[in-house]
Amino acid sequence: MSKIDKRHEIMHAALELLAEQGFHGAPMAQIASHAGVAAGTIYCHFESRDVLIRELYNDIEGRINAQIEEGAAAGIPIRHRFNLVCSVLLNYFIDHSREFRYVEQFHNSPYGTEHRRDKLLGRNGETQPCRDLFLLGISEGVIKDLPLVVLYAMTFGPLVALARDHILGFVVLDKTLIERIIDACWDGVKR
Amino acid sequence: MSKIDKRHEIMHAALELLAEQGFHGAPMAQIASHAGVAAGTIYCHFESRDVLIRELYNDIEGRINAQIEEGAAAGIPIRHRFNLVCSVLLNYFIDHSREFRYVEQFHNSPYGTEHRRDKLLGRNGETQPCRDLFLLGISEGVIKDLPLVVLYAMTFGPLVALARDHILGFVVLDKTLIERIIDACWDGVKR
DNA sequence: ACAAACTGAATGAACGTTCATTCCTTGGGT
DNA sequence: ACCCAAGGAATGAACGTTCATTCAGTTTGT
Repeated sequence: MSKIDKRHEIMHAALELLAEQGFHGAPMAQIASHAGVAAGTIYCHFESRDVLIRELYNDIEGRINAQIEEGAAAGIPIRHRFNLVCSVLLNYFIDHSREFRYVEQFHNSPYGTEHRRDKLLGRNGETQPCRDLFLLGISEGVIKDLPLVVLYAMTFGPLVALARDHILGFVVLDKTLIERIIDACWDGVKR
Repeated sequence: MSKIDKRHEIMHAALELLAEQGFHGAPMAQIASHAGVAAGTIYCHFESRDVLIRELYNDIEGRINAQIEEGAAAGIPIRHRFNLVCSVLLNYFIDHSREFRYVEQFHNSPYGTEHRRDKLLGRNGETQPCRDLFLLGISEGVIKDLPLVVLYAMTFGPLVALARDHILGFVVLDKTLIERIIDACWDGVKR
């Protein structure tokens, strides 16, 4: 097995165990054994546990952003871009509950607070589809002139809560219900 | 100092440190020293760390439920009741940030996996002011005919997210902003 | 004087990380 | 074809640290 394969095995095992058992319930030794690898091997690929956890998060975030940008044709109306972002996000979490649980835990930990601070302040030059979307909507007078954090909360608060409810079996989100939910979110942010 | 006082000191210190530093960032020794007590003393009052954490949670949950029911009046128009419930909830979270953070962390940990969801709103047999509010609104055609879980998510998703953001310092929720946020939430659920 | 409450050093388990050693691949020399 | 040295990758036992918990001894209240 090549080096890159081992790295992949380690990340796969780490995602599974950290999502399932919590960030403090999955020792490195367990991650290693699930990856079919010795404890020390993880340190050939990741400097530390923290680095592994952060890289795993960036990996997931990258995949989500990729999906969002995949369907993001330039120049389509704001309302449609909003729809796209929301449905990609919700569907991604529904289809990838392990990633969802991982991301939720990440955000609810010191890692996430630090990460979020950077994101909100628009540090690193990455593309931030949602940020751009909301800023454009405000300047065009289509979206309520509220702080960005509030618009994020109005949109992702419900979506994240519902993804969790769906995963826990409290509601079944089918295609039409998802559409109605996104419409309702739009009602919340639109002017 | 009496035995009951020491117990209270321990719970106070535990709430503060566990909320501030996370469930895994506050050793028993630190809780003890903040309570002005020796490490062993905690075990005169609580069988184990887990028991302390769980009792603390039950304590807070009781206080939150009391506070919410206090603000829930009947007979006034739906729009006003919605406003009342939302602002009581949001203000409670803002005014009791330690309790809020503790409860959030509890729910986001193995402890809370069983408890998991909207216990805050009195899910089972308990009084359910929000449930009644939404059901009435739907039957009167004032609120969107969506599943209750979705309406909960549309309302409390943003509020909880913003309470966290406020506490973390990402946004400052003053009186007028809170009003605008609740209006936006209403836009999300109203027909 | 007795019991209950309290103390805090000692205990041992759990865990992330390290590093001396072994394994494996590669390619140059014969 | 075969051998062998080189060095990167992988190993896993051992280390050092952190912590919850214990308990023999001390203080406090009655």
